[in-house]
Amino acid sequence: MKDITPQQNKVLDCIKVYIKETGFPPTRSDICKEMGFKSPNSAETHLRALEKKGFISIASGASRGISIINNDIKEEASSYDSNEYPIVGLVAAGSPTLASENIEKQVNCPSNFFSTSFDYFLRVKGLSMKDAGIMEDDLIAVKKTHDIRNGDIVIARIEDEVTVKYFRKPADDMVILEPANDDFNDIEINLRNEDFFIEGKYVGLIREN
Amino acid sequence: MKDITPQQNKVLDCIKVYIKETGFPPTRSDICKEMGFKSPNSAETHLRALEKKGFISIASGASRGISIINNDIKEEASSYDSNEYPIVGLVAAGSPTLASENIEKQVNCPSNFFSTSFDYFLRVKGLSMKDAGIMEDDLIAVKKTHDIRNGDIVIARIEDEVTVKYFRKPADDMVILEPANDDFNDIEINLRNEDFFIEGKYVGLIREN
DNA sequence: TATTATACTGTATGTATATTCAGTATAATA
DNA sequence: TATTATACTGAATATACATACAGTATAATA
Repeated sequence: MKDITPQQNKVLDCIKVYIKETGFPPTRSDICKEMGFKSPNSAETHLRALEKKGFISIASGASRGISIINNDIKEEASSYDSNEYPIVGLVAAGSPTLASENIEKQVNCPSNFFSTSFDYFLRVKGLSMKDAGIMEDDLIAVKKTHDIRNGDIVIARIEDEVTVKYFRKPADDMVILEPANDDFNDIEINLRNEDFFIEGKYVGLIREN
Repeated sequence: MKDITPQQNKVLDCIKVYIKETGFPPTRSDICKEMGFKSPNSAETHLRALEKKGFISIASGASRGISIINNDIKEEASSYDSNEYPIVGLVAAGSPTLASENIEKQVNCPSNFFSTSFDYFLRVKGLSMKDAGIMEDDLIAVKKTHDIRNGDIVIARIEDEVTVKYFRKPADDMVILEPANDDFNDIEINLRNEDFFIEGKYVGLIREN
């Protein structure tokens, strides 16, 4: 990335501000108004310079076809890299986990919040994982994956019930789900008889008090 | 906000996806391509319906003048409202909590992440609050305050040691700090003899696995 | 010294785009 | 039953917009 000139930086800023305020990029004419230019070509040449230097991209032929290219590592990694993640509440039996009727609300969270990426939050019911520090109403960050190892905490579905437990697979056709609470018993699943599905893996936890 | 129809929802989604992918909103014609419409007026009427129902705003006369209106309270308050919060690690005896030598790193977190605002994260050492679901190496969100009630979990400093415990004040000159783990004993503090200071209150927790 | 990049004004133009008008059809509401 | 909302096709048009071309001027390179 080449160096930006002060004037080009002003134009770039003015584009960013315009997008933030209106929700869509400016036209050449809009930039002229903001910057005090009297010719649309003043904006045009600045845009071409910014494109050449890699700060923006310009969609050919399209009106308002300017988009900001974000190369700033710091910025990319944090400030503007927040995403909405759904909180999945009580999962209705038989319905897909992320069906809209199960989504309690969406929360804003940096996508790199946990070292492992994740797909959604699950609100914990019950105390079967108490000794692992997972309490009722905690939010578990779940990564949708089938790459599970012995000892991982998994979010699994047995028949129509969703549960959070330690995972262990002592044989090819058998899975044991172990709670972290002496008041609960291990769940043994015979993969040949029972409908068993791994929704994902526990990668993090959030609790609000 | 009135109810959105399934078809209008599809159009709204398609606009959001377009913006996410290109950086600028679609034209009527673009929406037609995405949705399979054959007349630009199909897009137009959907846009007007979405505008009427408060999901988007349309800038008159401007090309691509669509902007998404975000009525989701959580999102509005947070999207760009992320802040850096320090993680306080091992607190050196006698030094101020937030002194730079104690700061492990800074993490990016929306400032309204927990319902209560907070000032920093503290990395938990030991298992004295295990039964409250607070485990070793968890990050506790701490709000600097002296407004503490019986039963709150506090971050307190006794002489030169920082500890996290349940707070109870049975008399004016006495404070009892209770662990949430049978292996630990209550700590009784005589406020007349001992150097006791409340750093803040526990308002939330984050764990990474 | 010639060349290139920056930083503009001013005019012109094809087309990209919003937007209106005229229809057709179905389902929901009053 | 009349009315309104939804969900489209199809055509027409004024204008919003990108973009090229012709200049002027200054400062920085090669």
